[in-house]
Amino acid sequence: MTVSQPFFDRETTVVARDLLGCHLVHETLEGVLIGKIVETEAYLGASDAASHSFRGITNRTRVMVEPPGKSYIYFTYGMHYCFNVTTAPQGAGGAVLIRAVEPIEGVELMKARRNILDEKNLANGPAKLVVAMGISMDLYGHDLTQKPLYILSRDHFNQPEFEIIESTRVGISQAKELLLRFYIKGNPFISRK
DNA sequence: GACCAGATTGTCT
DNA sequence: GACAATCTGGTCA
Repeated sequence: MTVSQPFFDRETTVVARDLLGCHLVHETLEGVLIGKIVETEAYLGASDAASHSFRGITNRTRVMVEPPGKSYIYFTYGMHYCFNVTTAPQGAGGAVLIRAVEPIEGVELMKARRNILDEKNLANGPAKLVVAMGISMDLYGHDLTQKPLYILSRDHFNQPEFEIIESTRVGISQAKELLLRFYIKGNPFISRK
């Protein structure tokens, strides 16, 4: 079943943890793409120097102060897009960066989009997952409880129990000591150990 | 495996 | 005008 709005209307770190094991679904014209979320990072907002909303809301970050559960997509390093889910409390500027997914359905389509064959390398990084899942800027601000891009709750598929590892975030220069990165222990599809 | 440089452009100062 | 929540492909081991 799809995740509903109250799921996102909680503290950012809680949402980041609970997203692990959930399934990201994108219904495209070419077919349905599903990836299991195996790695996330929490960006807290005004209290977190590494968050894009730390220095106030701009045209780029405006979706972060709308009601939670929207997609926040940004462009970086001149060539990469990253995909986030906004969280509560509303107005705080919190978001969860989806760092890696495990390809579940539409794997052949993902291989074609990424132009590689190695499944473990299809979506094990924020910019890779955006390409593999066919996400683009037209989905900026999209409500993630609605088609064509939405999230299925953890118990939608039968899956084994897993342990959550906390770690430091990747690729940032501010507040880098905080343990706000979460991933599924032992999963081969995370971006790095 | 680890480490490093280059790509390339939107966004903010 | 500086920098960035990254990836890829190179080198060296």
